[in-house]
Amino acid sequence: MQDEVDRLVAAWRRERPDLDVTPMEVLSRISRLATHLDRARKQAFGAYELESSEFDVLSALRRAGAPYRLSPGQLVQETLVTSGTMTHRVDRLVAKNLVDRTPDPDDRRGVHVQLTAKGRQAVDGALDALLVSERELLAGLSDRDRTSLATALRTLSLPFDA
Amino acid sequence: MQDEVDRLVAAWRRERPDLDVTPMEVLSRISRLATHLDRARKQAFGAYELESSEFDVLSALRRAGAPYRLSPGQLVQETLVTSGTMTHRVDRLVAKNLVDRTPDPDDRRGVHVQLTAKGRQAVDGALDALLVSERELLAGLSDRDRTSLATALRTLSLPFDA
DNA sequence: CCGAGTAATCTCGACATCAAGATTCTTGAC
DNA sequence: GTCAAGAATCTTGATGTCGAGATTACTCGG
Repeated sequence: MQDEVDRLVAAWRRERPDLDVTPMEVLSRISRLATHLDRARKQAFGAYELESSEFDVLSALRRAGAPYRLSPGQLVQETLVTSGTMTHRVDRLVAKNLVDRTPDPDDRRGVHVQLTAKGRQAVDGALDALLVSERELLAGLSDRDRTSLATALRTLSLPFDA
Repeated sequence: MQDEVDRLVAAWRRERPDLDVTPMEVLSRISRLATHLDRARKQAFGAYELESSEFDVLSALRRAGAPYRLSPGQLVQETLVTSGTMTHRVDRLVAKNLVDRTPDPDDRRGVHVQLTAKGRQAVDGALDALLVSERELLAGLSDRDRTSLATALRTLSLPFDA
């Protein structure tokens, strides 16, 4: 079976036979899959009245462990967005009563962002739904294929995460 | 070596030992990599005064082959965006003189979007730059690893492209 | 041919994000 | 102690995207 990237690569080979477009067989698939995954995530979170971007913030707090509290700067590092975007996301989450924003007592420039009980409930429920959806998406791969896929993707990721 | 997703998965296992979070080892890496790839692409196109979103449109036209002409609807299908977004993108490309927009003589609802000579030059140059960048990103993988990575990603893509 | 249904494109309003800079505070050298 | 440099957060303006709906045109059964 052919996917869209197979067609795309075949078209480039016809139009630009002078070029080696094999990198696209990996990288275009990653970009397109990410778009599809975003949509699937949005779908999975729908029942929880959560945007994907909001889940990213809540899940970073949840992963941090009790007391589920991080600074905006730490949240920025975890989520690959700018500080202005994070300010806005936290604003929304505060308005929805999913997090609290309190001054850092040790640094008057700083603030603490902390999950509320409602926020913790929301993120735990949404995570369940997300994993159900993700397992379906991976159903076509054997355990061994999934593992070696993860390994190859880690190799590609390392230069960015270093 | 650990990447960010290894740390993220380890944190979930500590906080939610009841859950099987292995799907994230694949899917979170795909999403994060896509963000990094977007930035790398933006970088690669910088010298050509092109946005990634503009390249997507130009490259769809280029791949179509002479006379490098598609309808907005066909462009929407190729690029995973909405029709409103495509209208806007074509507006910008027309303003930059990279494409022409002409009425479809056979269907008065329709239009043709076609590469200009300048647009064709831009897309061919940008494609070279993109492939240079993409080859670097894949340098850490052997040919065999790259091929099996592409195969696994195709398996994940097929349900979306069908 | 007429009209309902469908198709193609564009318009409009809302909104999330970014980039750059402003503000407030801390730190460390002197 | 003071001040310059840096850090943490927020503000602002511009922009790209989406979703819904408006507009115009084609199609095909009756």
